[in-house]
Amino acid sequence: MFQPVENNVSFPKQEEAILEFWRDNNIYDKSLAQRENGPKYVFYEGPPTANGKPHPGHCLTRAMKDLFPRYKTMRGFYCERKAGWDTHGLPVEVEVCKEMGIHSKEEIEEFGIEPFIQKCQQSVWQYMRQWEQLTERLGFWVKLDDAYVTYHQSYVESVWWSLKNLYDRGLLYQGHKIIWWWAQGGTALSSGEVGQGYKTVMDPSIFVLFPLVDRDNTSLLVWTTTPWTIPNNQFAAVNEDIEYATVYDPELDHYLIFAKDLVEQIGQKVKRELEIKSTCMGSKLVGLRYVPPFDFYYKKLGQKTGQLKDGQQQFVAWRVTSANFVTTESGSGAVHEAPAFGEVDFELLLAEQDRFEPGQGPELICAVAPNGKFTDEAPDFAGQWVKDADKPIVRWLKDNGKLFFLEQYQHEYPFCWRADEDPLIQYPRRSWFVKTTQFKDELIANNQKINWLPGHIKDGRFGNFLESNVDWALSRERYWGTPLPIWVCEKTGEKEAIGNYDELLAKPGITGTEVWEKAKAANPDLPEDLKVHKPYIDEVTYDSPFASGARMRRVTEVIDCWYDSGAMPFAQWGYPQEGTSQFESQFPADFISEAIDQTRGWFYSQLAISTLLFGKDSDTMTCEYPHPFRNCIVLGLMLGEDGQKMSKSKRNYKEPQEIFDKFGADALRWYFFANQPPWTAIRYREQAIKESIPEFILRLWNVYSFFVLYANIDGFNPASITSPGQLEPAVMVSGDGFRPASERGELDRWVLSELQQTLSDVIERMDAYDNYGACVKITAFVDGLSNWYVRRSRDRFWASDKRAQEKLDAYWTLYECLTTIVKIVAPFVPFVAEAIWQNLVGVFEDSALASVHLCEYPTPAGSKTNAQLSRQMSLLREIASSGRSARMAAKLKVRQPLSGVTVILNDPTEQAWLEAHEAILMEELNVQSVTYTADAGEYVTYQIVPNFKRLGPRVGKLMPKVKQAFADADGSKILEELSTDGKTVIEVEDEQIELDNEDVEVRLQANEGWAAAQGPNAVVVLSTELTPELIRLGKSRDVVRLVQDRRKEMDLQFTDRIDLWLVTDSDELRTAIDENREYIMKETLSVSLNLESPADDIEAIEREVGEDKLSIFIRVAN
RNA sequence: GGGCGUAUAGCUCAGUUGGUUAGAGCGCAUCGCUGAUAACGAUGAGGUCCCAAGUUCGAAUCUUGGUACGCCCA
Repeated sequence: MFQPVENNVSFPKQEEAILEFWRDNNIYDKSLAQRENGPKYVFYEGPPTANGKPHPGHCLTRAMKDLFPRYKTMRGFYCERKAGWDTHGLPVEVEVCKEMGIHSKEEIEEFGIEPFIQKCQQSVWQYMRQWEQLTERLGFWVKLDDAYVTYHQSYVESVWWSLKNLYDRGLLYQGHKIIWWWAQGGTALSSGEVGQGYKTVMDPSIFVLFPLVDRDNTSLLVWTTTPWTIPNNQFAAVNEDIEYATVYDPELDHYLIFAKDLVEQIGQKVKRELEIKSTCMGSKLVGLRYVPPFDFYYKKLGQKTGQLKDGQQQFVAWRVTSANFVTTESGSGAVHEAPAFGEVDFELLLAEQDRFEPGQGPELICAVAPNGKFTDEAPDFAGQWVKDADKPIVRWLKDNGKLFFLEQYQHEYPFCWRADEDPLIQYPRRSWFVKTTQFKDELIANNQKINWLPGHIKDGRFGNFLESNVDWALSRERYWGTPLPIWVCEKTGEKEAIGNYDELLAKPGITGTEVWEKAKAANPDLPEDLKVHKPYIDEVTYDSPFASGARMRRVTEVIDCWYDSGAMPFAQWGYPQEGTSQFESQFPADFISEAIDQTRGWFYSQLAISTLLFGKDSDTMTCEYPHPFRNCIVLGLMLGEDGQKMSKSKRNYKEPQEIFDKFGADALRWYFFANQPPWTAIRYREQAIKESIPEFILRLWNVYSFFVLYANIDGFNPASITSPGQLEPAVMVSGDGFRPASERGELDRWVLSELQQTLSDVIERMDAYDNYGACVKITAFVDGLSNWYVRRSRDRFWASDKRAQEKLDAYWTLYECLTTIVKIVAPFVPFVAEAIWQNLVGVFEDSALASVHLCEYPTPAGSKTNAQLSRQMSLLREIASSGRSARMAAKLKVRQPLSGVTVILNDPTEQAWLEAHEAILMEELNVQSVTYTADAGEYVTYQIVPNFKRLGPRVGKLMPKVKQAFADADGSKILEELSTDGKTVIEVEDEQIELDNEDVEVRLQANEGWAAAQGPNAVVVLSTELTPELIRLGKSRDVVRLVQDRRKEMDLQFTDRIDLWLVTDSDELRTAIDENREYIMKETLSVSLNLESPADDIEAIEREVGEDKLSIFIRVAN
């Protein structure tokens, strides 16, 4: 006996119970343990940050991260899944600041770094419980209690080890970086923060004269929108490929050089004719020297030269250079360059420096202090806030005849997101870099070996990003992060990197560790891990090996938290201090998956660190490509209900918990997996999630509950199977009443064939990481199982002989289908699969596997697939469908029997098979006969159409004419020839084209005047003539339906036998009933049928059959 | 401004290497079933495949240009 299936199953409730079962029985651990000797399948968890609530987007990534490991585990692989948490970084600091109502670094330092760090460490876990709950509730199997945490000492030390490695190999260096700087607050802003603060403002746009040194009375006309940067001018940039003009300005009596395309436009601005004297390409201007408007630096360095790498001497600055970012869309086609205050300008400086011998090129000049005010290096403006200096600088230019033209222009400019009156400026800061550019080719080569899904990521977004690789700006002037493990000699400035805490403690003359010890003593709850963080680690100093008496002090910076997460492949194990064997066996990963925003985040940081550390030149281990991951599914962005970005304030999405409570995790998972390829943007719509229940989960469930219902009635019990284990088809042989599929009926063989085909399709799709394709196959199978197999098999389940072999066949077939399909869907919808499995194997007690997730994925048995049968059945279903269509068109309801249908097949190959199965069609279409005819000119017109795919390449340009010739030809005649000779010839433009059967496709067109319908392969014609007998038979079916209705109203058991009275005044109806008494009694389980009113007092109900009234009396028979 | 992606039915989305009748689900309409019933089934209506040009015998599919939207970066 199976557990009866409740009528109203609550999937969410059922899921909760299953979670409990998994927990109590350690199913996840067992699923791992039994695969321990299997081949490894390595999965990396990209660590989320638990300092914010999880949202629906995280459900998608977590569902995806669960699917493939579960699948691979069932396929026999050993797949450990270690959870992880990303804990460092600015977002955490910002969260804590918000809580405390502070904002600037000054305020943090006032509050104290020590308590601040402690708050950060606590804040990280604020939402951890919610994250863990979501993870578990979604059915994401991952080892939460063994998670790696980026602030843990062992993790930090792993990161240090890698940084020391890079430093010792000369791959970690200090340089400048231009960042968006909030001068008033003294801090850099992250790009996200900058993006929040854009406002539309008016700024001056000025055209300035840069007099050329070697050309008399001639100036380059240079454009800028930030006058305050002009005192820091170092270059002027033109585009080599733009044409420039030398024009004469009569008013100034002076020659100007700027882009030729802009001559008219600029002439209009100054309202005078500028006459072009000569033109040249920008490349001819490169190298010309000019005199900058201000001489703060020029007076010292204007004549300084340096040695180029090619041996020549060149002036270090105030030259025309070329830059391809210069355009003629605005300005003059010549741009003022102040490398200190613009990222592209700075890159231009780096490019210039690179042309010179080391130390010979231009230095960065910067006359602005971090507070945003001019320094004494620009004495005219010293102490002025740069933005306030715009006006006096423009006035000075004007007074000194350097200003050609001034206008205001409107543009977007970033302001501080917290102090929205404060404009940000681009500003150079000292920063630490990882020399990734040195490994650009290796990065690209490594990327080529990674299997990206979708494929365009490889050479698209990710590949492009690698092509334009710049050195990784690693350091952050912040507090809560992995401290950069570099100590500097206070006297000489010599540096060294430290690889772990013990190495530090072993240094001579070590002091400062007591600061941590005191803090710990005062507050024993402090996690030990904090001792490797600021401020404690900063207190630790030691004797300098570079100068006697000097001390080594740590640099103040922490590192980019992306480096933390990118170091995860080794740092999760604490490698190399510990976990060597784990690391080596779990590197590289077979599979990772995150959303597309990780392209420049975790995908890159992992690839970069891994390539630098484990690439060809490394002195640690080396590893064949691809690493650190082989397959990566890049998920699309998740959108809210309205198709917009999800936003808390707009409330355009439902909390995941609400979805779990209403519809369950399976519904959400199936929606993610089955509705679209995972890399498209996914709309998170409650309605769509809800729909996955009737579309798939409930449909599967209904088949299962149908099975249980009847199996219990008939006492079907598979318990006779010896050693059921995981119930592979092979063990079912021992079951009571089991006979091999080959001996069963066609329908059984058909559904088992479809099952095997589905299985091998799903395996093929899943091995290609195509979950969507797999789900399409699964859905189609479950639909066929429910709407064809079960429906067509009902008779057998209802048959009264419980031991009839055909009935047992049906049970064994459906049992095999169900036990197999739940294994197939287990990785997708683990809960409902488990629920079904447990009941289906419940009869075995302990001799079957307790959980479907401990089973192996079924192995496809090719011998059971039968392509021919599959084709035949599909043709049969098509004919049934066309027949119904014809009935609809003729307005003849299915309950009304008809005398027959005539079927005309395009291709008669399967006719014999179909004839053997006419009973099915008779029942489906409620007709008394099915006839096939080949000679059906009466009903249909034969159309022949060329097989374009085949003929196209052969006849080429003649194709349209061939098509026409086909249309003009007599279809039936050509078919005749083809069927007798196997070939025919048509003539097109004097060419004889020989055709064989393959070159021609036949289409049947139903003729007008018949109740007919056509499908791709057949036409079905109804005989619509109704005899009185047929009409009466139709009425008897109406009667059956009314009786069944009444039975249900009376809440009868569906095995209850009844006595039935049917009373009517209509002779016609009475005759109909009397004629079909046996049929009515059989269908309604009546032991007696009377046409007179009962003697006993039995409640009657009045119904109508057509026009006639009918009274129905029912009594349960004993 | 640059890179990448997307655009197909009222809605959400599929559409394999170019092949002439472009599919599914939901919704809608009509009908059916009423012993699988928070159901279910059938049938149908609904499409200038974003626009334009090109390549081709043939384009939703390839190329170019444009438009709109999204993401990333400036």
